[in-house]
Amino acid sequence: MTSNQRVAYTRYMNWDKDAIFKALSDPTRRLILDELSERNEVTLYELTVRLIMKHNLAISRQAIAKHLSVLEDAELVTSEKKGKYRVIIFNNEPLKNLLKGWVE
Amino acid sequence: MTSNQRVAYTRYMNWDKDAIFKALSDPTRRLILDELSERNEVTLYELTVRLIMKHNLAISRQAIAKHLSVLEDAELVTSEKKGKYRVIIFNNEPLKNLLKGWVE
DNA sequence: TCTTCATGCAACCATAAGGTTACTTATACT
DNA sequence: AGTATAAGTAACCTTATGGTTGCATGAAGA
Repeated sequence: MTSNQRVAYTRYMNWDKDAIFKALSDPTRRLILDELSERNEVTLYELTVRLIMKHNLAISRQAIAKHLSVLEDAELVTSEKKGKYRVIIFNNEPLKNLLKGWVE
Repeated sequence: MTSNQRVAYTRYMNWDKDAIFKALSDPTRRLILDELSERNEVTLYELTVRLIMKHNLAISRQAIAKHLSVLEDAELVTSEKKGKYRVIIFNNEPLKNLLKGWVE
């Protein structure tokens, strides 16, 4: 993607607000976004370990995978298979202008 | 409330993010916020009429009242009884800084 | 190749959420 | 006072949601 294209993408893309707000409504998913916003890429395995150990979350890998698919539907997360691993990337584009009309 | 108190309130209040994101997750509630952000005060009756007529929503007054109580839990809405009517007021304070950490 | 490790997928379960209907209460108008 | 109007309350129904368990798949290392 060129710089120009990214500008267009950023400015004119129309996101699915339903999907975005739904994705944000769950505290575990917000925690996942917090984790992702702190690093570039994280594998599902790594993320699972972090959530369970660092954040004392009692949750299974499968449950986290489900949350990720909800986040992917909202395009807040991108994922890519790298060998054995699934690498997850945070995308905050959909969050820009999300509250426009209510705030500012 | 004095001007100084409002500053403190605005800057240091810690909102219940769970309640806020939950409140925002439903499209009908977001439509209600849209309506409210366009006027200062609206009665429940008036709001019901607007949602049904102007927005072609098939919904009962009771359902709307339920949505309002969710919005009140998130403190996105304040209400006040004025005689026969319930007057509803929008409060966007909880929305400020809501996405901080993810955007900007 | 054989095993291990990270993931994918499907069925199932309990509870939360959005909605309705029906009835009560309370203010306002005649 | 009597009636109409706006709102409050509660029981109930259906579906969405977050979670689990169990098993299949596919890449890596010994």
